[in-house]
Amino acid sequence: MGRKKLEIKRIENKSSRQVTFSKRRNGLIEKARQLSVLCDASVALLVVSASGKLYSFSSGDNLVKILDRYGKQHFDDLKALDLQSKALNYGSHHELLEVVESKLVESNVDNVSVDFLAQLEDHLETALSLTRARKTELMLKLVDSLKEKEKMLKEENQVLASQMEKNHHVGAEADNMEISPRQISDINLPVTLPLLN
Amino acid sequence: MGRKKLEIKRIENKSSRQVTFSKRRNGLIEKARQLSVLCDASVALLVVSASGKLYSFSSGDNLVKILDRYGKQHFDDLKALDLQSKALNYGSHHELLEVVESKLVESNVDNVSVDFLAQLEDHLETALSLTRARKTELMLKLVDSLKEKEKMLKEENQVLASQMEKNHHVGAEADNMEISPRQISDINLPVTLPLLN
DNA sequence: AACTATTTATAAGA
DNA sequence: TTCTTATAAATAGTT
Repeated sequence: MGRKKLEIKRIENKSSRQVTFSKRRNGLIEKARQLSVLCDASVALLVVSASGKLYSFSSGDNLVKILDRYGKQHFDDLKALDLQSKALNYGSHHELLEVVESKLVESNVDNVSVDFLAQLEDHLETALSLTRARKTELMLKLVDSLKEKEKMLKEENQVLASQMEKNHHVGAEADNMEISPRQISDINLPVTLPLLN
Repeated sequence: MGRKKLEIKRIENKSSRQVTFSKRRNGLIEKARQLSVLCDASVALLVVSASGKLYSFSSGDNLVKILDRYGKQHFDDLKALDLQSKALNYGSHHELLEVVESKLVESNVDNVSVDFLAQLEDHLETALSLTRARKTELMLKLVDSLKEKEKMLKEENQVLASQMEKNHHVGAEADNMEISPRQISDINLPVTLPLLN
């Protein structure tokens, strides 16, 4: 929708690619917002520019209540994957954050708004730690299930070892093993936990 | 962009809300696709209809695969797990955050400071995402090491089982086992990995 | 699902 | 970046 029809393929000219990115990103986010408002839907949108900058939109209520709560961890995984694949360094974002904070201090705009900022920051940090805790919890469960499995395998080894011991002492008499390795191995697989690969 | 200008607020008529949802959702997804192609960006989009149906787009193969898999297969499991574990705490804090945000909007103290707040929020969220992603990365390594251990134990079992087989066939003659269970078991413990929490 | 009158988004240019 | 404007696209209401 412009002066000329644009083919949908990578824009080679870097500068116009950037301009187009900026325009269309804004447009996309606005559209996402509109959809969520008009149709009472939950929308989450993540955009990572080629240079690694992250832009996002998420409709306030439902998505936060559903996807944010139950599924956002996967988003984090996705982002991790994506960031990795783009060879992005964590440093730049951290610097960015620091810059914003320092600007914040120097701009003595209004005591109220500064207090507000401090408050907001606190709340965000709370949300952050809660989210981390939640994630940790889930992953701990996964780890537990793996450890459980490990334990069972070790026990199985014990049984096998003592069985061998027995065989060794008694000779070829032992023909009555109560359990076979295969039978034990696949008990207790985690079923409700997510697969992590 | 239609016969009449449409105010951006919830469409009350259910049927036209549904139609609009369908149309705009498709449009949004197409726009997301275009942005990712034109500008070489990574885009992930999730839309949940009021009735709970999930629609998604994501630019990377990884994203699509994982998102779809998780979103459709394990969504309910995760939901159940999470609901059981931590709905209460998280909810209250999250509400708090939302309250702060809404207050933020209504207090038109100063455009500059509000913009600033929005910016800060973005940056904090980015920092949050990156932190979570990093944590995920580390925990994935832990899980990998556990899986590795599991694999070794299973191999050990194989060896033991075949050894027994051998003993059984040859009788009390076998006294030359090449490996003992204990020796294998404790190889490959994770040493450099972080403790959780 | 299709059809269009309109509105919106945006490509190119400044 | 930001604005302007010609034009392409999206879509609201209708069939």
